[in-house]
Amino acid sequence: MGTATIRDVARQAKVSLKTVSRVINRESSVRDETRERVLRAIEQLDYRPDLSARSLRSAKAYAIGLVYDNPNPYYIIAVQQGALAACREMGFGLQIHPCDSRGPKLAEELRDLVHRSRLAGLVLAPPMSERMALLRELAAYNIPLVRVISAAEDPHDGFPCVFVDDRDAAYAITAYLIQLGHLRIGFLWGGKQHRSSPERYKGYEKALRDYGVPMSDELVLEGDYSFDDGFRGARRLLGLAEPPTAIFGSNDEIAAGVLAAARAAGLHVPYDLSVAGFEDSPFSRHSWPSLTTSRQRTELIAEHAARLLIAQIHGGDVENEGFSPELVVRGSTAPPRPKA
Amino acid sequence: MGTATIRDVARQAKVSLKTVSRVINRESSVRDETRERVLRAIEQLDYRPDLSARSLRSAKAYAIGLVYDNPNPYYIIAVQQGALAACREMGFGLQIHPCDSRGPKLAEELRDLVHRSRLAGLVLAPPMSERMALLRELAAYNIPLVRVISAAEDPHDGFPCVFVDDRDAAYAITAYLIQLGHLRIGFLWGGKQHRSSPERYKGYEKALRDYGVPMSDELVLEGDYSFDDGFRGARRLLGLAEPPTAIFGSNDEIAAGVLAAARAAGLHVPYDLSVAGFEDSPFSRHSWPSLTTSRQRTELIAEHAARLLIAQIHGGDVENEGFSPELVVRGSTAPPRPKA
DNA sequence: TCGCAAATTGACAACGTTGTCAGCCATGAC
DNA sequence: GTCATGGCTGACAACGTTGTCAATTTGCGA
Repeated sequence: MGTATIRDVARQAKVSLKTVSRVINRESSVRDETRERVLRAIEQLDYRPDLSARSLRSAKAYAIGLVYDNPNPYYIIAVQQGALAACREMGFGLQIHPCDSRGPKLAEELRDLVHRSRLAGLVLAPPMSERMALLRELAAYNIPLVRVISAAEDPHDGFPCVFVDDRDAAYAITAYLIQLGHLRIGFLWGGKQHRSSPERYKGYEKALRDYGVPMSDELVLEGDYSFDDGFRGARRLLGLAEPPTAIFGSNDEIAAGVLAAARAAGLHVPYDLSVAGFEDSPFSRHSWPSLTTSRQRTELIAEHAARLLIAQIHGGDVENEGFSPELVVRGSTAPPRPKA
Repeated sequence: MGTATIRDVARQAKVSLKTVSRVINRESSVRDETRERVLRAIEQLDYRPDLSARSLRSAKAYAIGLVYDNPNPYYIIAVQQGALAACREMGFGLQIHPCDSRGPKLAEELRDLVHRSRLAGLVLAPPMSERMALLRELAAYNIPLVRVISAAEDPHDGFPCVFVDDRDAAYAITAYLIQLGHLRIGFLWGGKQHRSSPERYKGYEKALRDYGVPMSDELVLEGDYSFDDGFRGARRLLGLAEPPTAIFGSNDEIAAGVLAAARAAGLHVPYDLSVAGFEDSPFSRHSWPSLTTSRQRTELIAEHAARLLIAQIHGGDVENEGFSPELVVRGSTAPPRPKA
């Protein structure tokens, strides 16, 4: 039993190829009775249209690409799930494309991908989504794209996007720590190549300013979105003459490193030190104590991005949209221990 | 600049379409000088063959599918990376397909996927890879497949596979705990729908028997590959009249739950309780203390599976291959505290 | 009943590639 | 000089689908 083609369906339903095509593509102007017959034939033969032939002929594409370079499995899986949900709903395929965001020929690489695999467009995850030069190159190639980016507001830069207000979320976490009574709050940066890093820092900074908490350069350390940098950073902060009573790590992995460093230093979290993360990864629930963090609806965001891309391809009007993360309070934060 | 087709290349190189095709496909019987000319034209026009047209015409496929239903992001990402590495090397595409392993129409779903997207075959991750009924259905549809499975030895059941010796690895972990001096070792099962679970249990059991350590039913609890079941299971074990001095969780997530339960019970790991996991996920490095576990080269295994599948499609002889995990000793295990 | 527009249907070409097969040319043996 | 050989090349059809456009049918008012 070779797989059935549109030809077999046409023969069985006693109509022309084109009519079957019309039924499949839900074009109007097919008589109900004819449509019924064709649908029955499709059912009987278990026919499915061939995507290759379809996109070859129609010059439309039935798949989109998901481009990322992010070492965080939780994030990636969530993005994939979200994008897939949108794709399945719209009858699209999804082609994943992990890549090196610092590769010199990234634009060409992506163009080849789109061309060879006949992709209708790309969803770009950070940090690719924030490289204006790359975006311009892709636009020059006429590749439709939607970005997932970190921004306090709609960037209005002409490239459609779904944006996440990292700044606001970081503000909320910092404000929460201040309200608990913390006055010396350490901040550990994420990777500089991610726009979310400065955004999160700005939120931290603004909260301190708004609440009149003195800033201190020694409490802010640069680093990467990694456990190791969290560990190292925390060790340095805890070694200060006047160490912080709370540390805000720019993501959960950093915060995990902070937890480890605190334990290594014999400190009891949250009583000797409060720790906050960012992301609400499963780790933040499974660590001990579980982490106060900021929940990003990554899956929803990615789904929305994919939906936006498909709408754009279909020629619809595309409205950027913002998502605000939400504070999640767990066991790793508490009021500071009163000074002896 | 519309993307170049084989036609443009032919014109530029002043040869026929077919000759260009020959050059692209590395067929012999093209004069060196002609080949040069064609290659130059390809270079100049930046031509890339269109995969849709190619697979449409040649009835060969240039992509494979990766089928999984596994809630563990670390595992999935590793599998994806491995499969992608093989695909890129061989000029194949990869289509990911997360699905519900208990879905009633899974075989039909996968057949449609293969058919619609013209996939050359499927790599099946656990637990799909262990459902004989599913395998037989797919075979009846003539879908080439390679499985990643848990087995102590080549299953010789006619379905090609890459197998991982979970039993042996669990034996190694248990033996290590026994050598440290533990005589009461708790065991927390993973999900029954995964064949790796009984395999790991068998390794545990065999080690106890070989070393003459008495078995005890109360030390063995069923559950799922989850943090919560690890937490609950550990709480029950620690509440026994004679609690275990070590607990072996069937994966790192379970072990993470055990760590949390131990901490909640005021126990100090590893001095009051040794904990071992399985998988060497990043969590096992980042927890405190870091976990003794078993390293599976998931990425390599998946890469090998994809390579095997592609070789099979090309008609090559296919040899199953086994991978042995490796014991990784970290801070969560120590000799038991001497009885007071 | 006829005429005409609208609704419905079908014939055919085309998308970009590769398989088939035939043709050309140089070579070397007779 | 003829003929077979083998290396190289090209013309053409075909893969399964949809776009174009023309043909046919239907519905309906006159």
